[in-house]
Amino acid sequence: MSAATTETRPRASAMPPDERRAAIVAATVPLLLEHGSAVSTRQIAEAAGIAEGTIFRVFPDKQAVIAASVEAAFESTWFTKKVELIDRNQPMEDQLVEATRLLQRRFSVIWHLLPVAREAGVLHPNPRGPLGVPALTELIAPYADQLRVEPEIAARRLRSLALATSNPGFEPDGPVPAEELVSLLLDGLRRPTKRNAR
Amino acid sequence: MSAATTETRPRASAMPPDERRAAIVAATVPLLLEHGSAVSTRQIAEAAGIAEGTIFRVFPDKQAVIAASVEAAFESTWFTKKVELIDRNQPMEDQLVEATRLLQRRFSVIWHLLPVAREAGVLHPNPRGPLGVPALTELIAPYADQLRVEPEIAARRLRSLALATSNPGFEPDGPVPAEELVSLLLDGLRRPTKRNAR
Amino acid sequence: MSAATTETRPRASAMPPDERRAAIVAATVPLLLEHGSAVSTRQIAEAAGIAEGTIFRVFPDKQAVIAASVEAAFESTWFTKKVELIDRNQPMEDQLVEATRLLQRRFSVIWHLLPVAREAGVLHPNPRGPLGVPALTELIAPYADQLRVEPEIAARRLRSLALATSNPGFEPDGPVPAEELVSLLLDGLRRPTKRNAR
Amino acid sequence: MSAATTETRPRASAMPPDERRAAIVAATVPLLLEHGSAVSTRQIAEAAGIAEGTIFRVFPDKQAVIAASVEAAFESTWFTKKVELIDRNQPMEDQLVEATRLLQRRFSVIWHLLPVAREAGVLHPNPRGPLGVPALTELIAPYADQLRVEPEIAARRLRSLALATSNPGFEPDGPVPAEELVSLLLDGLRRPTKRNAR
DNA sequence: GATGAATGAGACTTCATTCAT
DNA sequence: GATGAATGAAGTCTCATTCAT
Repeated sequence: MSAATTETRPRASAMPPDERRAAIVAATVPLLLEHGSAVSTRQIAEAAGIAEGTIFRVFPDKQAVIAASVEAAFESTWFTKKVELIDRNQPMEDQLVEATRLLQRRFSVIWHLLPVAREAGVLHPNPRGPLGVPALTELIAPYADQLRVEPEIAARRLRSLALATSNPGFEPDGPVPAEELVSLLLDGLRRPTKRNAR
Repeated sequence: MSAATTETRPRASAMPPDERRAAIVAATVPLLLEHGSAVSTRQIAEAAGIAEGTIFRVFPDKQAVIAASVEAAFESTWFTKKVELIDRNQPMEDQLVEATRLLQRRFSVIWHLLPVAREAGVLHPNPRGPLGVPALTELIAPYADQLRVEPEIAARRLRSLALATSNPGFEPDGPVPAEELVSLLLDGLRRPTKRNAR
Repeated sequence: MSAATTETRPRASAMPPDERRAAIVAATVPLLLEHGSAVSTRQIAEAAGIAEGTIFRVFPDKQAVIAASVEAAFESTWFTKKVELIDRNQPMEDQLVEATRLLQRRFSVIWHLLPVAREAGVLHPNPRGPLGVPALTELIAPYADQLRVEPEIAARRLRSLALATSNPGFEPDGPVPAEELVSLLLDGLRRPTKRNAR
Repeated sequence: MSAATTETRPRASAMPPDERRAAIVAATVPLLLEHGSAVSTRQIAEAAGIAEGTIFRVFPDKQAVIAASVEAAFESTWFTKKVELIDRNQPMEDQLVEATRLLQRRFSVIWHLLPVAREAGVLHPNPRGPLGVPALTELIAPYADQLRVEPEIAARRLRSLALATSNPGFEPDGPVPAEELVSLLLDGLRRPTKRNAR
């Protein structure tokens, strides 16, 4: 905190620009979660173990660092891979529950970055079906005939439910159980009557 | 545009502190929507048509201005009143659709303020049922026997659905129609089969 | 501390300007001792139980308030009166000891105000013999033939000794006993030898 | 004169933090003498020929700058060295006169800084014998048997005399001659009588 | 005559960015 | 290529002073 400390950092080894960029992004993402877009470049430099000036050799300005970091955090590669690993031999419900849990984990990160993304002007690199909708759609597709909407719509609704219920500000009792969300998604909250008993 | 211009502002009429506070809050809310908690006090003063120093006569610091503004924006009075005006002679579905539209309108504002609220430490003084949940619960209560969960839970799920689908970042095609959300809430997305036909 | 408190002060009764000035000065002196010339007019107004604006009805600006307060604090009336009350039937040494104690009490106040006086430009309204020198001179005068310097010089030396040894910053063990100072003043620190035994 | 002028300053040469700190301190001391602790950081920066921001790279805040400057000004190295150079073959009186002159020179600076030190919380890290008392004690020690008090006490009394009589506010006729102070210190102001003639 | 809300200059401090080493 | 000292604009907040009530 004190500006008076002056320990000399061991000179960081030279790095190709792409690697350096990646290292900076990796250090920035957690800081964005903690401080929003108000991170200072000094904090970033410290977290990355480099000098402030080094940031500007590979990024034109701070906004570019944030944009790259947000984009990296939004990258759905991780989520896509995880969804692909879900055992397709289970009943649809169970597959969806697993997917929902993955969504919830993911959204606890994304939640903080959405406004940051907005400020940094990173709005939706791929506007259609971002953030894992394709992977979910593919998971749901085999059961399309059991649903009364397109699989992609179902995927988006599930994602929305997971998103909304992952916000700690709105669900202070902790995240809503995934099973409950899937049940709501598929069957709603209406009590089955004789006329529509299952 | 130049910071060197020094036109003297016409002296603002004196105001009791409470009114002044309210005026500042009124000017601040839209700025929060646009800039998040990064609004500068200069912007606030300009928007309120007063001198920067005047802000600090009625608020101890900027954080207090933001906190008051967020709290004002979260105030559910407006929403509560509107919900009470919903015609209770309609079928439950129609009442819920109207309520959902109100929620969606409301959330397009709240959406941007949630992270701001977090930074300002205004996290939900009454964690149970904030932001209109009581009004919704009361609307749903008469139909409790038609639902398989408590009315309050149903209210919270509806609110979550409305919240998630009100985020322009996630639904680039525009808001999801309220009818669709109510249908999802009550009956889910599963296609009715012979066994559970209605 | 918070600027948000808004209790209305009972309107202070009207006062002739001279009285008002005196009241403000009385409230200011202790604040000067605590904060130096960095007192704020708000502090002064609060201490005097009046509004800030009222200060400027009887003083042209803050510096004038400080100047008047310093001058009031330097006023040696109190000291002069006390010195006049010293019993002249005692031996000179004892009279000087009493006067020294008065000086020491006085200087613990003056010490803080000297630099304030400088900043406020109140340098020595009566440059010759300020701060009690006349009273001391008069006390010493009857014994002029016992001294090898003019009574006024002796008075000034005594005052200097009292001043220097009243500074808590320099004498952390507490003030030097008045007897010791008088002994130093009269006889010095040299050990009497046979040749100059008394 | 106008605050709107924005001439770019030639970039100051880079400096290791310790040197920069020293440079800032060197520029600050005279400003403290002139303005007390009310110096502004802008004045300091201008006097040091650097940007205001540069100050805060090496000091956490303004108070730290003042504390360091006061401490530097109180450093008795200079005085100690000068005292050591006094020719010990002279009579004690002459040695003391030389030392007194050094003290007087020194105190014309210290006098203004004492209250500043107080505000900055730099009150004498080593309360016993600060500010040259050790050097004076050593000077006096060889003549201990000629004095009726410990050498350290004599040293402190001499320092006090020099301090008090160095204050321009109290001695408007200029500093009291060092010879006079030494004479007072050793022999007092009492006229020698037959009984105690020398 | 007194009030206290309003002012706006200016204080201290932080920060993104530049650039000599 | 990396460093980190230096910059100066901009931010938050304080303050002496003015003035309508």
